[in-house]
Amino acid sequence: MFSVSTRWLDDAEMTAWVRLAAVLELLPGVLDSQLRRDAGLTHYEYYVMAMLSEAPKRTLRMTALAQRTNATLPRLSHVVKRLEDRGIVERFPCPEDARATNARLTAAGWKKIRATAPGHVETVRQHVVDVLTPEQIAQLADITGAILESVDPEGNLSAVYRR
Amino acid sequence: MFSVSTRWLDDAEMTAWVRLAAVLELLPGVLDSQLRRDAGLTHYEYYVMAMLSEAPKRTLRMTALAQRTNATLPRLSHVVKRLEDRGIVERFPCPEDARATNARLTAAGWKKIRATAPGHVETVRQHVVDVLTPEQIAQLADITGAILESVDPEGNLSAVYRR
DNA sequence: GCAGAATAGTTGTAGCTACAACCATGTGTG
DNA sequence: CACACATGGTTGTAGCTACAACTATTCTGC
Repeated sequence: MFSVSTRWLDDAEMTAWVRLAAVLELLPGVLDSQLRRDAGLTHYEYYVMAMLSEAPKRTLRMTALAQRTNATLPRLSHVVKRLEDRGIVERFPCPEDARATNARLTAAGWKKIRATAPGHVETVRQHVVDVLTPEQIAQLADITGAILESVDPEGNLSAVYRR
Repeated sequence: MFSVSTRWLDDAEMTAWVRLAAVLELLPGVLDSQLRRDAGLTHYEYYVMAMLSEAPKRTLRMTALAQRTNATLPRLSHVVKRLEDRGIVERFPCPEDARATNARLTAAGWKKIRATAPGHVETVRQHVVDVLTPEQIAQLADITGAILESVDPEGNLSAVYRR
């Protein structure tokens, strides 16, 4: 905090950081627009659906879902309520723990994400995967892995990205 | 859109993408918290100040500032109004074009960003730069450069990241 | 077996962003 | 030189997220 001298970034570091910051700023918007336009979904809503679709019985407890999607519980609660109103997910009390609520992808929700996924993957290809060489794909996995270790030390999202 | 078969991601591609998505999700929050806690600033507000501080006379037209910070004009207008209320920037009509408005960093704003920058750089070091090797820094610059070419084809942000 | 703490969720509210509507100035064309 | 159109910016509003407050179960120690 009160360090005498700041270790400023050198040219190479600055270039990498500024570009990463630009990606951080632009890429989410691109993904969001595509999903909103083609499916009427937020990127976050899509992620909620994706996490549910991969879970056993397409069901997860709210807490687990919040962790996997890196959201606070209030945020998830609001989002799930809206998805419920649209018939995409349904909520029911957890049999094992009366405090808990389960969220389950409905048949309509499952159908919707199956219809939406190809376009989303195509967008990811177009802007990320297909503009990189196989070596760069591997490098990117290592680099983001290192960043995640420092940004997510408790491994809250590790269930998602550790493969 | 109606492609017969989707080109799904293979394992290596999926790993890289999922991790990048996690970084996209987590890193902005980390940067935002540090700035909010230590300086009472949004990451976006910080970026507005940073762009102004690097401009000649610490002054930019609203449109130029919006482009450099990748914001819509309405968003910038609201943010600048709040920064103006806090004495961090000031607005005045552009002499050359009566339609335009200039935003200038005040002395207090300049002082504030100089005080804030070291902590911000330290955070960037801690979570990005210092967890990577010099080779990885170079790789990251290339990778993000390639992504930006596809995500920002008109080069709206290129004034910022092209170095 | 019961008081206190921890856990799981929901609801209310304030603040920020996107979108649309709007006003004012500048530019081009006949 | 007048009209249409483009450009630069502000304001209003709806929707989403963060934070705080609250309720309802479950666990823990004595």
